[in-house]
Amino acid sequence: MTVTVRDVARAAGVSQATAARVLGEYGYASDEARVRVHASARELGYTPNGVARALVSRATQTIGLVVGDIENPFFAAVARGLSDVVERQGYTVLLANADEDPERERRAMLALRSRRVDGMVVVPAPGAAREAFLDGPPLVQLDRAVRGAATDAVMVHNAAGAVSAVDHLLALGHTRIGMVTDSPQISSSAERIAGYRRALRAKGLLDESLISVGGSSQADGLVAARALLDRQDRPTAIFTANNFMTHGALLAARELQVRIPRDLALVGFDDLDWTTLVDPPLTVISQPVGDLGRVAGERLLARIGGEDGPPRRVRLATRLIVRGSCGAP
Amino acid sequence: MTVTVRDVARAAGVSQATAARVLGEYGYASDEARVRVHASARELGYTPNGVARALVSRATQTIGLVVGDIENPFFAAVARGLSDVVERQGYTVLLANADEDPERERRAMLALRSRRVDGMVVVPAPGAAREAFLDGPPLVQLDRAVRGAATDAVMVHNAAGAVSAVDHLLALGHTRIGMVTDSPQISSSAERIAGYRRALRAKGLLDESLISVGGSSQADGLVAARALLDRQDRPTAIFTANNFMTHGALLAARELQVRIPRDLALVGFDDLDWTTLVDPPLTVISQPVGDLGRVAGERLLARIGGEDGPPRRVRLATRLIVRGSCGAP
DNA sequence: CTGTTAGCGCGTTCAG
DNA sequence: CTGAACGCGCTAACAG
Repeated sequence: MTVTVRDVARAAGVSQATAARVLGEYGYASDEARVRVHASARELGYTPNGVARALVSRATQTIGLVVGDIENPFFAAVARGLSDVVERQGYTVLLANADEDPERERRAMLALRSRRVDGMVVVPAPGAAREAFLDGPPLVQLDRAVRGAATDAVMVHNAAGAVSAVDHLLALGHTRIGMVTDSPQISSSAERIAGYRRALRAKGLLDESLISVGGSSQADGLVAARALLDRQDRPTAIFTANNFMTHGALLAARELQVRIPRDLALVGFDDLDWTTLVDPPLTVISQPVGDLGRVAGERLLARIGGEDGPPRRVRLATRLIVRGSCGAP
Repeated sequence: MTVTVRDVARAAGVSQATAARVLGEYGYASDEARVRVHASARELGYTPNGVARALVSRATQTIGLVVGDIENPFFAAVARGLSDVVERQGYTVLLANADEDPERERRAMLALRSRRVDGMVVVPAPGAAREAFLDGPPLVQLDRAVRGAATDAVMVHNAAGAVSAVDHLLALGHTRIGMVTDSPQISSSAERIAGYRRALRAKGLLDESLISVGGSSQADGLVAARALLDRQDRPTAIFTANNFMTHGALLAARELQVRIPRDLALVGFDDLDWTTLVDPPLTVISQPVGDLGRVAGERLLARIGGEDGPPRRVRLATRLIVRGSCGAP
């Protein structure tokens, strides 16, 4: 049913090798042979068999992407950025969701590896074992990096971003600033927590009981935020470590009838479509999410292209966007 | 560098065929051979080569997904649903963004086809040619269907959904109801427009000038909504055909200082995370987005499994969720 | 139950 | 510039 190089070769009256040369665009071929091969290829409806090609060339022109959950807008934007960069070079991306679970992640990476992806970018799940990152095709970690996994990695300046969030709140006169975060097993979250601590300690205002740790979902964010807001001495401001926590905090505030910004100032990490749609619009630490994916793609392509040398870590800058959730801008 | 079946066979002291049989889990093998092969496989760190396997078995265990833009939450949810269903059967999904452009879509489908995906689900771009859907591996269209492309398709009851939206507005006493939609070249949009027309015509209230057509982005939604709201005789209610249009309408209303629900009632097609976060929360026609992906995956797997018969079209139900954007609920 | 022998479709020497 | 011949890693008969 599928038409092969041999088929078009026969139809064009040349050898299989010659046909392969013109179809694969390598090696010599007379102009005459060239046109005849192309003609019969079109006529027969030839589609190159990437599988066979991959088997011999040892390159699938495919790169794997392992994220927590593609429904998370953060991961979706990463996927888009990555996809844009690699598709331009003829690559396609194989997607896998790991649900922030190390075991599922391990299996996903195995599946991709056995499909012989030319490289992969993964957003490590909390608690991922570094062994998983040791061998295999070129790999770049994104957003987070597991200790001891010496691969390329692209992340944002998490600590600095957190510091700028807290400093903003400090400048506004807040002295009781809480934080809602997911697991510090996630390196980016750990760094954001570290930044939060550093900024507060510098003013002698650090209170560990104001850090509320939850899981990696919206519902977890709600629970963690509620724990912080549902107490007598609740903070007058909170910093949420990612979009789920921000969403959860908004829900908790509504539930407890805590008004933003009057009763509570809020700055969230990561910007989203709807942050300008809510009232008040949210002040956030915005991160270049698409760029994370794009840069990861570029690093990966460089490695696939043979770039050598020690693991490279690249950090992208975040930016404080002041809107209304900490008072009139 | 990579270890092959032959390598483990040698190490285990059996023939390549025997090793292949136990590793591939097919055919006979004595328990003794079995354990020895597994032992040396683990020892050498054998990873099956899916490419070679695919070449001979003519199955890549891979399915392609072509969407407009994975950053659109609608497509992301579809991807997730699809991925969940097919991964359970050992498949992985190859992702491609077509940006609602028929030409990019065509190229994406070609790329997937040449990678020999076992099947693909595609959300056809507006203006896609039916020829693109004729041959190739099993294909299911999702959300929309191109005329004359006789493939399986899974969609929602678009017209009925639109009717229930308009009826809701009608019941509230509105007589000038506008619509903001993207291109009617998209079959789901066309159906939603048809539903809108039908409901209004039944009451003798149809006014074609109240239909504002835009493109497939948020910015387009803003422009189209603005056109409708920025006129003397603006409608007292609008129905937005998808999440981008809804977002755009909200922006336009704010820009023109049109207050919801006081000055304008709004019901949008498709529910989103943030619709309960805005004030007022949005009344919407919710569609089972994850199910669209899941059902598409099931249909595809059935076809891949050899299911025969004429193209099947399945329609999923939508649901009106009344919140606050048409007045107190 | 096991080993031998063929390919799957294509890229790649190496003589002509 | 072209064709013959081999092999990528694996599955699939088919004898033993």
